[in-house]
Amino acid sequence: MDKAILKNRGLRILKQDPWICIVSFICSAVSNFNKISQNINNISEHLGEKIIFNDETFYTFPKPEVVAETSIKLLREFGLGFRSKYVLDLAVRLTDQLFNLEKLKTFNYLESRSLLESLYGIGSKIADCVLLYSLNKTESFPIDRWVARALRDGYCLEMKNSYNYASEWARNNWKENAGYAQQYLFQYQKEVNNEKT
DNA sequence: ACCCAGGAATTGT
DNA sequence: ACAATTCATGGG
Repeated sequence: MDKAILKNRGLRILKQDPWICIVSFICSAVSNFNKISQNINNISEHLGEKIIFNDETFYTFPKPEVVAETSIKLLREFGLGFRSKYVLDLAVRLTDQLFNLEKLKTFNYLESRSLLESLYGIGSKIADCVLLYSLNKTESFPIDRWVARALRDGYCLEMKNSYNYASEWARNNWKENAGYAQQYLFQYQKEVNNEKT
């Protein structure tokens, strides 16, 4: 952690809109950055509203109600693949008010995570991302491949398949700043990897 | 053809 | 309840 902070001191944590955030991270499953942004751009360009600002064209991200009226087939054309069914299911739930993302901000970390994980296609990692990047839960510690490697190399923490053990360890160790710790470890590990290739 | 990418659901113990 | 297996997909 010392090395990680020295390299990138000043990292901040996004405070995204929960709906955009959760769709983005559903798209992130077994994917990569370029593809994820393509997915989000495709959804916006085809379903969002056009905005012209300084002669530049932008598109808003569509509300859940709009996405709920589409189809798995269309979302697949946007490149979401097997994640399409998860996004459509979520959009319908939000539209029918069977689930309220904003309300999760009022619950504590464990309650909020448990509710997120009840959604189709949302497991521990994506739930932690949504909690950290859009629901103000700074103790959340999302563990992806890179963070797992950082924990292994820097802290001899072999998590293997035990996501819960490692994430609880991180929350106990860094408390309400575990999210910031994750940011530093992730960024550091990515840079280590880039130097190797 | 092979490998990887910001995992989750399902199926065993 | 955990742990192992299957699912799933476009890009490099």
